[in-house]
Amino acid sequence: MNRLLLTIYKRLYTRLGPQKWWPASTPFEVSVGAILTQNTAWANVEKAVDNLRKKRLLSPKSLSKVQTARIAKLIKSSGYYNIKAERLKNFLTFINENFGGDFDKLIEAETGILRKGLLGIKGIGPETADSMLLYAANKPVFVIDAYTRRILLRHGIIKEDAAYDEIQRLFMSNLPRQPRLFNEFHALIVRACKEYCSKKRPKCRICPLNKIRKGRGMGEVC
DNA sequence: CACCAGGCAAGTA
DNA sequence: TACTTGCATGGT
Repeated sequence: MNRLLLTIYKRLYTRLGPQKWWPASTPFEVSVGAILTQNTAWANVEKAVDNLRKKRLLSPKSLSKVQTARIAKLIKSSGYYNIKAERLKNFLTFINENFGGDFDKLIEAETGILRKGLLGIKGIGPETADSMLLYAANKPVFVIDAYTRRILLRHGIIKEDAAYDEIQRLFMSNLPRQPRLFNEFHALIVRACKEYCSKKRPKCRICPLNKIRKGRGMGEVC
């Protein structure tokens, strides 16, 4: 195992290059996007974020003043808009109560404490919390999502029922803990899955990871 | 038309 | 603990 993940990373990076994640201009915008993209196509999230930007609502201070119903309207395109408006509100309350509304303070917080705090917010689960930690706060935390599971599963690296934390440990204990590496690696996994390893292509043979384990059986396709 | 998309919480047994 | 269901838009 040890070297396999790094090998996969190198292969993806060589073929696909840097992905420039997260596609947002501020850490707070990253966090908003992380909530809005839950089980939702990114294109739909962008429209919602653009609506918020037009109204100058991409800051904790401004967004805190807006009623939930109005937020819901603005983020309609991202789906689950009522529930997500509520989740954004919960997140804002967390920032206001714990960091006096100062997002820079949140970013400075210790990783473990911050992660627990985020997970305590209704509507923020492990993937959303870790996305914020890595892509907004630049902490060395690996994000596990459906794409990550799919790619590891197709290469026989994990089992169907592998838990989030289990998969996360796999990455975090077999790679140098560098935010920059985690950032790029996860983005590359998403890119590769979208482009080559979609659900409709359960055994693609053109993926950059084809025959990554250069041997019979597992890993010849993904 | 059906299916999918960078999840999560709440309900049931 | 282990399933199941609701949440909802927009692209393919």
